[in-house]
Amino acid sequence: MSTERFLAVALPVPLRRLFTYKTTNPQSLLGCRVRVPFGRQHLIGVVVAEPATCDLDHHTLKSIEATIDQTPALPLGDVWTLIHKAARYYHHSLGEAFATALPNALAKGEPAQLTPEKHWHVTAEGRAQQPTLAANAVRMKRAMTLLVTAEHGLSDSELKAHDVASTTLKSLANKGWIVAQLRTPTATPVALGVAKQLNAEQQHIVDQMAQLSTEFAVGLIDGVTGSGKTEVYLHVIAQVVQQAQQVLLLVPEIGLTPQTLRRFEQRFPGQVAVMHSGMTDRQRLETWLKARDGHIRVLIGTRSSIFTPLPDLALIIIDEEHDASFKQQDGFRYHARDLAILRAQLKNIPVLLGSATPSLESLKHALSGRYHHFKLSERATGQSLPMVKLVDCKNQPLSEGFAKPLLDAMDAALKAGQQVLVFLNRRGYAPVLLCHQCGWIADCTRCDSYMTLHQSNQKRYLQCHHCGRYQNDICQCPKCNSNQLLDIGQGTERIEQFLTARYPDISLQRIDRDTTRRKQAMANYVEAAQKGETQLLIGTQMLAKGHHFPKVTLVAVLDIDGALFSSDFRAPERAAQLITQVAGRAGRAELKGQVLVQTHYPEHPLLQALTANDYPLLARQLFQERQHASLPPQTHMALFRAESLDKQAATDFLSFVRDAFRPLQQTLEIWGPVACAISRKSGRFRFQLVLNTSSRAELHNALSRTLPSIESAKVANKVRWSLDVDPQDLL
DNA sequence: AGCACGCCGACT
DNA sequence: GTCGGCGTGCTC
Repeated sequence: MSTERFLAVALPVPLRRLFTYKTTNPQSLLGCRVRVPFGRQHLIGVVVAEPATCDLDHHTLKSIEATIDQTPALPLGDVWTLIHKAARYYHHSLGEAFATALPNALAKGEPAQLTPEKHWHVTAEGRAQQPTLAANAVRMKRAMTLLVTAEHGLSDSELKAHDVASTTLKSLANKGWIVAQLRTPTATPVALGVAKQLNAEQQHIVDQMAQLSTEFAVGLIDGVTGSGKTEVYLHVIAQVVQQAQQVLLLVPEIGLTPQTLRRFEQRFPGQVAVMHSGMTDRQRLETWLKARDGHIRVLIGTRSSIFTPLPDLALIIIDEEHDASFKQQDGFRYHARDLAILRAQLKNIPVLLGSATPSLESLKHALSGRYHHFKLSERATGQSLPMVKLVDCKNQPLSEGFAKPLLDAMDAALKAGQQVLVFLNRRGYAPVLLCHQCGWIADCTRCDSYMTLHQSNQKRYLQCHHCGRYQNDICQCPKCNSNQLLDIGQGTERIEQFLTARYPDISLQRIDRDTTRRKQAMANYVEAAQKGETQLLIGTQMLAKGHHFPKVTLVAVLDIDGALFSSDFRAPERAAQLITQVAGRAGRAELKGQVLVQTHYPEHPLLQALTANDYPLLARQLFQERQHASLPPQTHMALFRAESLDKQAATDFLSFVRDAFRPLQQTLEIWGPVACAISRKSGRFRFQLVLNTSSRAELHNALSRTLPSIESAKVANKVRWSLDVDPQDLL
């Protein structure tokens, strides 16, 4: 008779507790996935503890239905600990943390083993018969050449990478010229491509990182745009790859251009893998397993890749570390950069952060000496940074949002055959449609916002940019039946129309979410621009990230004033980062660039600082302001959000939360509840409550002590609520 | 988060 | 007479 044991299982439910099940399996199941009955459903969870006793009634405990793993799918190493610590830090359900951290396929219960792959070899017959292939059998000829030259044969995926179709392989196999055997993928041998020469500043970083290679340390590369950060990464990674160890490189969501990826693949042939949102569950799982089993050395991925197990991990790099996409904005709200630092600590390895516009959070530690502060002050091409100039449009006549000096500069640049980039962070045609007769405004019935007018390619329609609600264009005011409707303000579509009319002979492309819906669209536009086929680019912030436009000499920033007076205290920081980043797009090759920023407030200190072209100085100013105002990174925040169809329910819940924290008011500032900037979205009223404190420990104590009562409160069931530790967006 | 139970309104 | 609306409560 086998003895019963207890298992503490983390389940993918938003409940901040574990569930205990019975099993008669004598083996340790710690770290293994199990299928369990849960209420009326069946869930897959992870065994996180094997308690010796259980204070619940043993007879009411249910038994597990099945064990999915014989050994832990996720090794009980640094990532295992990371997930536990992260769930605790963000005060989130451990089971949901696991569900977010693991590849979808594993969360669903797929086996955690690499599937053997077909590995093809040329037979003796194939070798002999190869020359007899007809001249027009191009595909077969190419496949045979590849296979004959490959010493150890080639796998399905390798052949696919060379564009050999599986049908071609099948016909060759039918002839008996090639045979396949099943083989589990293995590690590729260490190989390094040719390296570029570094300048002194770059070399210094590489040398320093070499010295830090066996201990926990954080380095921040504070390097102007175009200063060759990527080349530094390649050298630092090479040091690790040479030792046959692994590197994790985190990049922003749309940050990895095909050119950059090619550079990595050429430098580390066969040792690089990428993880991004465009992959299928299957592809993701395969890559994850190859990383876990040590078959790849360089993993490049977005936010969630921070949870990929890498047994020989020796370095983590976060590119564009200030980028907002590193913070997950729903569910398990972790910050990949912060978790990278935690993971490096657990593994006792260095982390390298890089950005032209570091976050104030990272800068704080660099200035205090906790991080190694590296600077790259020269552009790799030796070329000077573009000048940032302000165009005062106060009291100036504007043509579709453009002041005359701005248009003059554009005329000149375009006439000289140079490229121009116009930046406006507002898509659509016009943000407001109103009735000239009675003042009625087209607003969204479900949100607290206006409908945006769109009118690209003959279609005119209204759309809410918050909930996506679509409405056919109207030509009469629904209130007074007047047909005098005015479209107020400019969006990218309107700018496009205006500039097309103004420069009929100039090739022009608008780049925003609406023109890049199709796959590859962005890549095509970028390529056309880089070839010089497009002379004038109009776009939203998606244009600001990562892409190089060497022939752009003029960047026009149309509307920055909104960011100067936003209610989110981080808006100025983001605006400064954005302008610095767009500015970096200009004049990267032989031509010097300039950036013109149009504003009604040219005397604003932030804009003045931007013209000095000194982001570090600007960041220090912003940092001091935050210190005086007792805001992050000086302080630490947690944010409760509540959403409900019933306004009262949302405020009631947050009032309950406020009261729960009241006894701790000595150490904790409590702000709210207040309505969010968009106070109603998709029909739901939205409110928030902020906790702000100088002591991170106090904040976590307060949350740990208070959350159980909040979670079990009756008012909590009536609303959709969430907790965001270290929130990025306050409204 | 699911998923069921439960009690009130407009339909074949 | 039922189908179905979403309020309430529970999940080892």
